[in-house]
Order: sequence, then structure tokens, then C-alpha cells
Amino acid sequence: MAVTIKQIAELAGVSTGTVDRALNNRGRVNPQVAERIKKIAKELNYHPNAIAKSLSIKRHKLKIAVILNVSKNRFVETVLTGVELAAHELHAAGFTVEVMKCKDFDVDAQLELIDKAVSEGFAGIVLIPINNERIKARVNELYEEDFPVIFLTSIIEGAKFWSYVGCNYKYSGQISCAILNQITGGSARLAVMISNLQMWSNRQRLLSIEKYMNKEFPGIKIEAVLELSNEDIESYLQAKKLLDERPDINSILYCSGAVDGGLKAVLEVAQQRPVKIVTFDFTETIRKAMYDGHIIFTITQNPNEQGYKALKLMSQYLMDRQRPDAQFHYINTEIMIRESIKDSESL
Amino acid sequence: MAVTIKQIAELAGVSTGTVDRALNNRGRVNPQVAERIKKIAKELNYHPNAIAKSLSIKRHKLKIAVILNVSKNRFVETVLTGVELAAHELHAAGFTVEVMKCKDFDVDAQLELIDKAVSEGFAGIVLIPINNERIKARVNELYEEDFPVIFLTSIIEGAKFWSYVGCNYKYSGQISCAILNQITGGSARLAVMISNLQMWSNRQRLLSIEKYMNKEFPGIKIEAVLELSNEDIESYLQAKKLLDERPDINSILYCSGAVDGGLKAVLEVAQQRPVKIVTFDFTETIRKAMYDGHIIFTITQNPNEQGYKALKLMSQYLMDRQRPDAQFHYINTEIMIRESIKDSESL
DNA sequence: CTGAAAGCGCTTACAG
DNA sequence: CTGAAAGCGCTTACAG
Repeated sequence: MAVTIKQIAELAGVSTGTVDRALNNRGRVNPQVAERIKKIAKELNYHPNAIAKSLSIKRHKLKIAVILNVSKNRFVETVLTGVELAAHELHAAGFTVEVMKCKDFDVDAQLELIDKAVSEGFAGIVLIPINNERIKARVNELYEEDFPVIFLTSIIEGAKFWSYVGCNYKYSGQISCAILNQITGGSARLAVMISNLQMWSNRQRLLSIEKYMNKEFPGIKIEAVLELSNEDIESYLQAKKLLDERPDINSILYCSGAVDGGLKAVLEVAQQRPVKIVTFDFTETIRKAMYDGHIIFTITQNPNEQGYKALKLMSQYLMDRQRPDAQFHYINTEIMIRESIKDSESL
Repeated sequence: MAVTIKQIAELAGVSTGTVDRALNNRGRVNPQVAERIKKIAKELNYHPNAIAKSLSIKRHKLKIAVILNVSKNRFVETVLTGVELAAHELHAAGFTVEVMKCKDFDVDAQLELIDKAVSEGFAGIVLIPINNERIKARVNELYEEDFPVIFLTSIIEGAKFWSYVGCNYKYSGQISCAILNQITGGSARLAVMISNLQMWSNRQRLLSIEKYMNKEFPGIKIEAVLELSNEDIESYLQAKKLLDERPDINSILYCSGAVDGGLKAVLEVAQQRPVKIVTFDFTETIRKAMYDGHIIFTITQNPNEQGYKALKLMSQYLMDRQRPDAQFHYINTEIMIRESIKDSESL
């Protein structure tokens, strides 16, 4: 059987409590003794039993806050599914998870929720951050206080944080270029439609697309980049206007899966003239359009897995009281085609 | 906090031991008392704490056998990675996992390993089964004895088993058709190359491809179906011969990712004439050919996740002493393009 | 700075 | 058929 702290305690001639304190750097132990204990643990190749750890930690009732924006955002809704699944599992290990919602881009509301979480004794925050200086400042403060914050889905540039869990925007952008290249035969007039470019995630993706398309697929010309409103009607009008004014555009990379309005306009235009469409994400609207054959490929970033992973990671931090090595935790980008839908439903 | 057996015991006026016996149908408890306990548990919406369960079960040292064939099969090697990861995690919960390897299609060897696992007191078997009557008979016996067997990757038709963990061959076949349709523009002369058709998995996939292609993409004609040897040189010669004899074939669905020989012949021919290639699985050879642009898409079935899931499922059976509802546990089929490679490496 | 003891929730010999 | 008790491995008040 595996090595236990009891064995280490016997070998070191101390109690298990002391071993625990030494191995977990809890202080209140003679440095020399700690040294000896650590050495023995290393020699024996000791690995703590995570299950026992969880069970034991139950008494302390650690609380985790998940702060996110949710105004009709279908993407975030799916993130929440994963959050809830993880919350359920973590419950057995003694964690309490509270989801705190605020409106999109409402900086004051997000700041308030952060302060609330801290003052109410939450042990860590999982955050879909608004890219804003005030929030950045607050997050940096927390970092200095050693308060764990995990950025989910997006980050604030220049901010200090424990981890990022989300999509690798660089590669998902490249994948979308390659797919578009395939279905257009390497030559097309392209419009890229994307959400709020204030968000790091959207800017990353756009940058990646522009750069990679130019370099690898020069036959595909980016004729227009449209920053869509987060609002359905507004984005519908924006997209409609562009496509009406530019009849030469014959392919679209729709990067704002969460916003239905613009997509509606795109699908309408596709009825009138041949347009190749590649989207991101997998919403109800996209699913339907794929079934009907209007969207050929969509690229998803597993939002529910992102929510799940972020919470699991936070629980690890809190249990081990230290951050893992990696700061960036990427979630797999997936390519879906009409036929993938049933496959994903059969899981 | 959540409901515990202690609370139930108090309400029912019995000891926790009795509650445990009643709730887990271990017998040795008055039926009426058991009834009452179950009723209380239901009313309180009791859910056992899986973590505590694991920890407690540690003393019993349950053993799980994983029996599979491994003669140079790159697919199975990846399955093993997942098996090992799960084995590592299960170790903390008191399970011991032993991997028993036998040669491809060696029925006697597989039977022997099954008997060995049973006689040596293993609690369950995860099996990549050979599609054979004698093995089927043995597996059915085990089923009658309530000995848990999980089929991994493939099944034996007509056999009785607890669960299947693997790919949904029907949908992965359909996905490959749709991809081929996209990259050929809907018209092609196709050769399908596939491994041993004695295996249920391969037969399923082929059936799905033939049926779906005919129905949805009539412009793509299946000109040849080649059953490849499992052996590199032999399969190389087979594929070479077909492609030399049939210069009209301009697209290939290569379904035997695990066998490199045939693929080598395919890639050689692709140097000489334009051939569109879609493969299954993601081996070193396929990775390289994708980088070089010779293979456009490959379809993977997450072999390591299959190994992982099968073992996790078995541990659940053994802990809960009952099988879950679902018999078929499908693992996600993924579409990969050249640009997906880096993304998957960044995980 | 250190140890003995209780506890997390569940399971199981053992004694009755 | 039933209960009291010990145990899985780790953590933490508490007392010293």
C-alpha cells in the first residue's frame, strides 16, 4: 500500500500532527524537524491521499464564489452547467459554491460582488472578468493578499492572477481559418463578425484570425471586420447593413455565437445568395442552422468543461493551499459538423 | 449540510451499521426496519458521500483486471494511457489495477487471462474482447454469476455484459462521410480501407459509412472496400496493389489508424496523383502526414478517455455494488485538422 | 514547538 | 437480526 503520514511519523519519531504541519508548511514546527520529515517523505515518495484530505477538510466548509455576467448570454449559460456539475461534486468534499451574477460590462456591479465575496469569508473567487482598470486594480490587490482568483473564459491584460481557464484563442482562431479555407476552396471574400473587442478573448481571436489568414491562406481576403453589439436587435441591424452594402462578401466567420441577432441576419442573407458560414460555439440557433444545412462547421470551446475545470482547480488550490505550476489551463477546441450533433447527444 | 447515515440512524432509532446494511441491500436486517430506513432516506433526499465511501472501502483492496491485446497496436497503446491515469487515481481509493496483455486475436490467451483474473480474486474485468464464440460463452457465464465485465472499445455480439465503453461507430462513420463530402466537393471515387472485419467495431463503422454515403452523398461512389491485415508489410502490399490497379480512385477513407503499413502506401500514392485522404485516429504517422498537408482531416475517438472512463465506471460498480442504468457509454468523437494539433498539445 | 484525541462519513468484522 | 467499535488517511482545536 501507499505511504501514509502515520508511517512517516513513526520513522521521524513524531506525531502525525507534526508531520502534517511540516509537510503542508503550516508553521509551528521546529525547522530542523520539518526538514527531517520532508526528507523522509521524499525518500518514501510520499503522496498525500486526496480522498482522505477531502473528507477531513469537510469540517471547514470552504466557500467559493463564481462571479459572472449573464444578460441573455447563451455562452455563459453553458459555462454555468459545468459550474453546477462541479459544485455538486465539490459539495461532498465540504465546499460550498455560490454563483453571483451581474450584468454585462457593469463594472460597479462586478466590483461590488468581489467585495461581497471577500467580506463574507469566501475562500476563493472564480471570475469572468470585465476588462477594466478598476477591476484590474482590485484583482491585483487580492493577488498581493494571496487571495486566490481564477479567471474564467477571459483575462484582464496586465492583471496578476492565479490561473486562467478557457479557450486557447490563438489556436481556435487558426482552426477556423483552416476550416474556412477547406470549404471555400481557398478563395473567398470574408467578413469577420465578432463581439465586444474590449474583451481580451475577442481581441485575441480576431488577431489570430487576421494574422493566420494572411500568412497561410492569402486567397481569402478579409473584407470587413464587424464588432457586433451584445444586443440582439442592434446586432441584427449591424450585420444586415454590412451584408446588404457588400454583396461581394461570400463567406462569414461568425465569432459571436452567444449573440443571436447578428446570426439571424447572416442566415437570412444566406437564403438569398451563396455564402459559406463558419461559426463559433454551439447554441440552439446554431444547432438548428446546422441541421438545416446553412452552417457547415462550428467551432466550440466546451464552455461547460471550462466552468467545471475552473471550479475543480479552485478546490485544489484551497485544499493544497498552493497554486499548481501552470497558469494557463486550456480547454480543448472542438470542430463540429452536422453529423457531430447526434454523436454529442449520444454521450 | 447534507444528510448523513447518522441522521437517518437517529430518526429510525437504529445504528448506523443497520442503516448501511439496509440502504445497500446487504441483507441481515429486518425487512420492515429496512423499509422504514429506506423511506426516511428517501424523504430526506439522502445521497451517500462518495468520498467517505471511497475512503472507507480502502481496507478491502479491490482488484480490477484490464485485459487487452497489444501487438504493435498504436490505438491500444493510447487506451492504456487512460487506463494508467485512472489506475493512479483509483489507487487512492484502495483499488489495485492490473493490466494483462495478450496477442491480437489469440483466443486461448484471452480465455486464460479471464480465468486467471477470476481465480486470483479480481473483483471485475475490463476487456477488449475478441469476437469469438468461446469467449462469448465464458463472458456469459460470468454475467450469470454476477461478475462485472465491461467491454472496452468493442463488443461481442449477442454476449451479455455490464457495459460498453467506446466510440459510437455509427455517428463517427457518418461524420467521416460528411467530412469527405466537404473536401471532395461532393463527388469522388472512394476506397474504404479498414481493419479486421471480424471485430464488431470495424463492421459497425463500415456499415455506417456505406449506408450513410449512399443515402446522403450519392455523388461519392464507394469503389472498393479493402480489409487490411493487422500486419504492417502485408497491409502495405494490399493497399499498394489496390491503388495501383485502380488509378480512378481519388479519395480514401482510411479507417485503420492503428495500422501504419497501409497508410504508408496511401501516402506514397498521394505523392503521385491527387488523392483526398481522411483518416481515423491520431497516431504519430498521421500527425506527421497532417503537418505535411497530406491528410486534411482525421477523426479521433479519444482512446485514452475510453480507457479512463471504463476503469472509473468499473470502480463505481464495485463501490456501489450495482450497475448504473446505461449500458452504452459513448466517448466523444472528435474532428481534427492540421491546426488542431497544436491546440491539443497546449492542453 | 509538540502530541493526543476527535472528527470528516461510511463500512465491516465481531460479539451478542 | 442488531449495535458498538474500529478503521480508511488526513486535519485541527486544544492542552501542554
